[in-house]
Amino acid sequence: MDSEKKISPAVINRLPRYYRYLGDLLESDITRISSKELSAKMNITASQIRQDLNNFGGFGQQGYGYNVEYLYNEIKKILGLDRLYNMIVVGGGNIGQALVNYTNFEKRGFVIKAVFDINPRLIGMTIRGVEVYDVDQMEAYVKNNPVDVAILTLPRSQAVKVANDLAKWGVKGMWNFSHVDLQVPEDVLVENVHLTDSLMTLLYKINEMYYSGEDMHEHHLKDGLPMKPLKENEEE
Amino acid sequence: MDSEKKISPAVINRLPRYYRYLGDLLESDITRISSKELSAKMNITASQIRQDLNNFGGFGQQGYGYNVEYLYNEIKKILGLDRLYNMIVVGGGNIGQALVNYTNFEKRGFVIKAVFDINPRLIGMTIRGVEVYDVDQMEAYVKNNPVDVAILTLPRSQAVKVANDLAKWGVKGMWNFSHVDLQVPEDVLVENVHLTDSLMTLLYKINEMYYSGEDMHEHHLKDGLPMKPLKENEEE
DNA sequence: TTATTGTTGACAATAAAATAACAGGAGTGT
DNA sequence: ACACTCCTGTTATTTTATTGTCAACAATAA
Repeated sequence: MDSEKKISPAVINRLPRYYRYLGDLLESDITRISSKELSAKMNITASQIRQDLNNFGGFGQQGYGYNVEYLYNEIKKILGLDRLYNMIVVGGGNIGQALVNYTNFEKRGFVIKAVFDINPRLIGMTIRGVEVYDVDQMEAYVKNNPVDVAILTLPRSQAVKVANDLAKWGVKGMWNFSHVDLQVPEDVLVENVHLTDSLMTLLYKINEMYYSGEDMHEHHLKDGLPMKPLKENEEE
Repeated sequence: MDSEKKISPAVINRLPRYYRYLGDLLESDITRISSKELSAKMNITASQIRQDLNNFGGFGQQGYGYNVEYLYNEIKKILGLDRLYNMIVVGGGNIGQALVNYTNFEKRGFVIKAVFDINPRLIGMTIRGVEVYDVDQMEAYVKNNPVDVAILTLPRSQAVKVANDLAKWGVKGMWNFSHVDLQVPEDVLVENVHLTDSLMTLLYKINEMYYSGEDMHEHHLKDGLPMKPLKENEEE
């Protein structure tokens, strides 16, 4: 593929969205689309769409637009979705299990091969056919099986150490759901999913829009709900 | 609170992260911190930290730095975390259940009051004490109970309609896990969590770092794993 | 006291991202 | 085949975000 100039993160973050919309168009048997039409659908300026795509090559044709199927497949290649990825889940709690049960990952080529946990009640079980192993076995597993991505869904007290171990044993990507910022070698790639952070930004916006002028104390009284003091525990 | 100049989205997205770090400092009984020290911990420039915080007021003191507890509480107020939020989950599948089971939400004041689904096997059950109702009852519920946020974890075929209904019935915020971009009135706030998109950007980066020059076909052969054609089904 | 160091808040400079403008090739209709 | 429209790829402009700098002031030490 091409490996010339550096692509900006903003562009990379938009790629999956293009991919999703093009997939939708493909399902609707739409064979061609112009940046202007796509712009209307996606709420992005046509200019940005063209500029984004041109980072990776000229996929369109003047006077015609973009061929949907061709562009879809090109973006698939750019994202690296034309191969299989082997993944493991570390932490078999709520979120870990939910991800294992999410069948669409497999359809896209993201295969969860194993789950690791410390809980004796989980170890030995299978979740949708995927076995749960003791974390003690993780080193052996990772060293003997290809693991592209480790999905970290464990308490933050353990996340940092586990991430470092996995990095040491050769795992290249970490999809991190634990509530902490990982410190890993620079050749290891981390993508954070901080669900609570995401919810908090939503709450900020709700407050800004609906309660910004208002006295907060009044608002409490209105709801009749006193705020309980928070004592933070270990969190997943 | 203050409602003068518009705060940039980039700043708002960083706020929860400041809040998290300050919470950590508080737990470590650190009472004061300078932007420089925080900069080192968070990998953000000290300049940006000061500028971010000064969007909301001067919380620091020259020659001293910031009082951790004071700043923590100020950010809490800014984010609107000093009150309770009533939430419902729409879609009782994997992710919906995982979120209900995530006990830390409640500790922070985010209370999930009800789950709605269409699956008869789920309806009537309780998940960690939270009842699962038929979606038919959702309108009545929303109209008679305060709902700040609806958590949407349903297939995308249904998500758009449900979101519109909820907006019509007065729900102000949508935390959207379904694989689609919602079209809602502009006074309704949506925060998207597209997990698959997040994973795809990680895969892009892995490919860029490790396989960018390489011929992809070769790579397939190396793994011995042919790519199966994907036929997209309904996804949650 | 008085000097010295540390640190903010404000603002200036730089960098990054988004949008707009446009030249020119490709399609379309006559 | 010719004119005309559509639409890309690319360059220019504007907007937004980040970083660097410094005066003013607080804390601390002499």
